[in-house]
Amino acid sequence: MTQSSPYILVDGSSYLFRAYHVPYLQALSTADGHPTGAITGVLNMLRSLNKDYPDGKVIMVFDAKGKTFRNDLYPEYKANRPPMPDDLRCQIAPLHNIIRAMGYPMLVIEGVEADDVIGTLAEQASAQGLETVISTGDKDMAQLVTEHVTLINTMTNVTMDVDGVVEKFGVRPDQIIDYLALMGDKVDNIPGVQKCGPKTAVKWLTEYETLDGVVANADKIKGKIGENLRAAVEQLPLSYELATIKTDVELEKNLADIEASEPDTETLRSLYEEFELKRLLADLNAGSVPATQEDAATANDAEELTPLNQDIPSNYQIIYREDELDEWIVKLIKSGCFAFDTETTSLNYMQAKLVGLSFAIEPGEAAYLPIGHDYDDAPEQLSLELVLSKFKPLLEDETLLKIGQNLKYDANVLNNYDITLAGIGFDTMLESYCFNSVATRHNMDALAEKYLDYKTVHFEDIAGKGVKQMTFNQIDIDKAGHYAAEDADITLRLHQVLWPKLEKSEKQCSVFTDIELPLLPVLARMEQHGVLIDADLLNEQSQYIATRLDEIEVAAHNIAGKSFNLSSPKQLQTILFEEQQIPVIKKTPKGAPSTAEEVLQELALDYPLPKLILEHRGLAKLKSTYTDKLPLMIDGQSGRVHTSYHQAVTATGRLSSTDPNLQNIPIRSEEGKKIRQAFVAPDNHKIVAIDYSQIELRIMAHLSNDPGLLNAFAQGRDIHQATAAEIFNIELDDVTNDHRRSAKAINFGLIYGMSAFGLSKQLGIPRGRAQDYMDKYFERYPGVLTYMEETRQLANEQGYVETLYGRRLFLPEIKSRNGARKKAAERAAINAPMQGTAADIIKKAMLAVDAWLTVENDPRVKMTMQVHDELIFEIHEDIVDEVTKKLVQIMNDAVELKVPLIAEFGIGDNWQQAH
DNA sequence: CTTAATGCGTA
DNA sequence: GTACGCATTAAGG
Repeated sequence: MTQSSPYILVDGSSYLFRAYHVPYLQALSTADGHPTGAITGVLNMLRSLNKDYPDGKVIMVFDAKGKTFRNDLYPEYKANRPPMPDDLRCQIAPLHNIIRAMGYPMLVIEGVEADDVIGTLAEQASAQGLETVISTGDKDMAQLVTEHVTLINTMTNVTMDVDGVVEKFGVRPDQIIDYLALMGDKVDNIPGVQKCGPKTAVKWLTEYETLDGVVANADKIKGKIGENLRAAVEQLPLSYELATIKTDVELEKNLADIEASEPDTETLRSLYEEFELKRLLADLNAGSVPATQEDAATANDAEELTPLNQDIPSNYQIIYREDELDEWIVKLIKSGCFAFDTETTSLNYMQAKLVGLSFAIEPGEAAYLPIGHDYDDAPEQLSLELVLSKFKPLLEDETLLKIGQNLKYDANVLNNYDITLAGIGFDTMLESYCFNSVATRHNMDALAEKYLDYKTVHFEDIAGKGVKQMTFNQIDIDKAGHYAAEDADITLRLHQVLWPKLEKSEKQCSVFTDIELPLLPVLARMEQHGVLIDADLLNEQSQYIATRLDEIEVAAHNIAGKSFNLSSPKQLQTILFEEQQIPVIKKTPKGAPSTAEEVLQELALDYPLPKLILEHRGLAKLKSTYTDKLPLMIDGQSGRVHTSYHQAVTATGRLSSTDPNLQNIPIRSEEGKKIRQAFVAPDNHKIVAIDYSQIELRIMAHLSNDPGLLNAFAQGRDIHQATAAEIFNIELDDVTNDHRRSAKAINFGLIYGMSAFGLSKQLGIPRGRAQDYMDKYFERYPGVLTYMEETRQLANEQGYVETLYGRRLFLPEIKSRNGARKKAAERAAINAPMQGTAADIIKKAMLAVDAWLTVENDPRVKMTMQVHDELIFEIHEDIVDEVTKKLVQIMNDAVELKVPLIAEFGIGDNWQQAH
């Protein structure tokens, strides 16, 4: 945020042309046929700009009719341009009228172009040291960028400062005119050097700085292109002049005298009515709501989006007849790429029955194909068999791209009908996640609100909620049809907004294209295959725990002298701290005496009751979460447990797992291990678990480039032992278990962005000692310290950090004035590149493993689970050794780091043994 | 019936 | 001190 409000100079003409060419805006017109797409586009852009810069002083600038000084310089200027189409021309006057009625100052100066007026105003602002933002879709304006002048393309929300210009064009803003002159411009008919494109222009300017420099050295340039340059020398000054935006246009008013006026709501209302601008009319009637500071803050994270998709008529069709279906199938095939969605009876993909399909090929052009609505007097629908037989080829066609929202679900459902979804082209959930993993939840309703400013029909709106909620097959087809068609429609529109955003960043795009999207079918296969659970073993364990819990309860009640609920912290407080008069060690944030684990641990040394409570808590949790629950989650059909892996949940890029969560199965306690024993291999198979050893520390070594750390890993040392030797300044062989434990705590702590305070607590040592350890660590591994400081700084500067592969994690709290929150965000900034890179790596490994499995096509090997740094397989015992060896190799070679990547394996009859 | 707070399982 | 999901209780409607 700049201190005084910036001037926002809007290149209205460039937006007008761009909006006119946006396909889905071209459909817009009033009922009597007056086109309004370009008007809508420009006004939407303006609305978004206002939201981004609530304090900005907006000045609208348009080209005037007729010739300009450039035509005097060069009669051929823009001679190749076709005349303005009538359906655009007729939108100009209404747009001007609306903008005037809105109260914006508007400049239309004859004899010069909008660019020149903007250049002049920007120059005036800069002279006064005022900030200026130029809103334009025209890249030529890059020549105006300075320390005080930035560009924003409000249609794509890309901003550009001096560094941005260098990044985008490869030359500085002050070289842009030279750059444009060299290249010339076909559309504007500006001559340049034949065959000189951006690459050549940048090359020359990098070497010779300016156009004059290039011309002076023209003799040195070899080949045909050198000849072309020499042939153009005469012309180049003219090209330069034509490409130069004026900054000294004579204006009637000075910048300071240009002021906005009050909106003329009556005129606006009549104009909005005349041109049927319903959304603006609604805004007007609601009283315009100023954008909040919070909105502005998120907008500045360079991730807020421009809703251009509003006010689009939607034409939703419900397909009942075979000829209608055939027509749609032709349309879908011709489209080459369509949005699609399934409607089913359940969120559980194993149990879900298909109720209908929906598609969209253009925004607003969508259809719903009902097949399984079975309420009383439901209209007759096409049969499932007919529909699937016609759709199977389309859905399995690699070359026919599908756009979906969470396509993994649809793929899983279709799999139940023997359809293997292929041509998974885009998934809007993953697009949103790769673009910004923390901005919203990535469900369709949230995305539509955020990115399209559109409120969708929610499932609850048509199905009801709570126990009375209907399943989709019970819902009235008309209602269901609108909902379903909208789903496909909105998915398509979201894709049209999100994809261009994602494409702006090559790295983010690559995370989507090379990691997340290909991982989708891999996860789908793992989910479908499921894991085998020994229910009898778990039930047995449940019984045992139940008995033990009863014993504990009786004992606890005896000590307390009364009956109470052991799992109620509140009742426990009363018993422990009031009735038993046990001293209060720690209080909860709200001031109540804490009964947290660590408190009870300490009290357990002196009192019997806390010890019982601890055991009770542990066992009760184990029983309810795992031993009772897991057997209930076995699918009746497959006899296995099918989790859901969520690909768009975590901020860092990890997967998460639910229903059940297979990523938090106990491992440490004895009782916990029993649960892993229940994850068994099928007959004649083994469970193989392969996990990455110290992956996050290895990544820290890679990212920090610290020689000591790199060396320790290169030599295959026990990293905690090596660290201990360094910190305590002793020989490797003299490292005791205690030393190693301390070093391990430091190593882990560093990954979490820990402070000396945290370390002291972890190790139970004084703060000063902890600080000494850390100082010593950083002294021995200075690269790590530098890396941490740089990461922190980077996070502060750009508001996000990146993984090795370009996954981006935004940290909105990094700008918080609340010290604690800011600190927490900084710790997250330290952790995210390491945790996130580890997530990227195992995802890449899963892709490599899956690729190999696909080639082998051997049903005796299945990848069944992922637990962050570990992959679990079921492998037939005949081939288990060789396959495991191969899998370890694939995981080791999944990526190349500056340190070796080591995967370790275990083989057993169950998951516990395999560890 | 939903939500927040607490506690605890994993990497 | 990072990142999650789930069970439970208690409070709000």
